[in-house]
Amino acid sequence: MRLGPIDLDRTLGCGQVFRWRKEGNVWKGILNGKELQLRQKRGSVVAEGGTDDEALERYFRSDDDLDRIRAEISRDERIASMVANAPGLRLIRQDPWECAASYVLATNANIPRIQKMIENVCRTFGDPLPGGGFAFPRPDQISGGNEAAKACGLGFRCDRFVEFARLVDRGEIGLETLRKADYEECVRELRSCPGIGDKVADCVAVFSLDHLDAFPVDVRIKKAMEEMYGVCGTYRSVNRFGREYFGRYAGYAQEYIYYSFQRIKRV
DNA sequence: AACCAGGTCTCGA
DNA sequence: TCGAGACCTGGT
Repeated sequence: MRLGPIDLDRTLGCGQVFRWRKEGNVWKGILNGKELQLRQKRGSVVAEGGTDDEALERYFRSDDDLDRIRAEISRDERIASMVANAPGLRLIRQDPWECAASYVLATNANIPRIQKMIENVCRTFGDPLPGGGFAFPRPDQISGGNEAAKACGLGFRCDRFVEFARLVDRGEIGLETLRKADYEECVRELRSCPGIGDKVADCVAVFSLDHLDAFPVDVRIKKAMEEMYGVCGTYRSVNRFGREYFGRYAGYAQEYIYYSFQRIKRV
């Protein structure tokens, strides 16, 4: 199995996925409904658990030529230094449904709270797993659970979350088919779903549907883009600049910027 | 104790 | 198409 180059701490801890936890030097998570433990082994990863190598390679996008991508998005010294300072940071290929549902919950909340909401949802609706964890629930497990969802602390996201699950359950949106669509069509379709606007659509596109040219703009990226390039304004204007400036791997650029700004305190 | 968080929705101009 | 407000809740 070839998973390198990869840095587990950066890749799993940068905020693109919400369910992985680090205990000691072991990352614990769930992949394809199976509990899994990952350890950093130099530039690569050692896995324990019932998941096949093929699934791991797919999940960690081992088909991406990271060196090439890092070189290609290093359009100026500023982004180049961010790339240089975060070796092994990779995008992850998430499950589209889990990704979309998670980011519907991620609106206007901080990461610790997002993680809590998602765990509540998994405990409430998901299948219990042998190791004591819970799988991320399928749409049909959520679609009838309005009352149960209200006990998950989702706030105003609750109705959107359940409505979105129903939409997917009824087959009115085919997430997987959007993988083959172009970026514009992909985000247009996603945006027609309850709880999914510009930002979430871009996240789902880049984190789960292989649209690496998507460029999600959240408040942190918005600040970063203004500081780095003097770009501000509407979502569409910042998004368009990022896509044009960084090109086909704009999504990777976005993640390196997001990661680089995570610990910076504004003075 | 305020302020803010990987935004979306609605409405009016 | 754009800007302004409202919006649950809990971290920091």
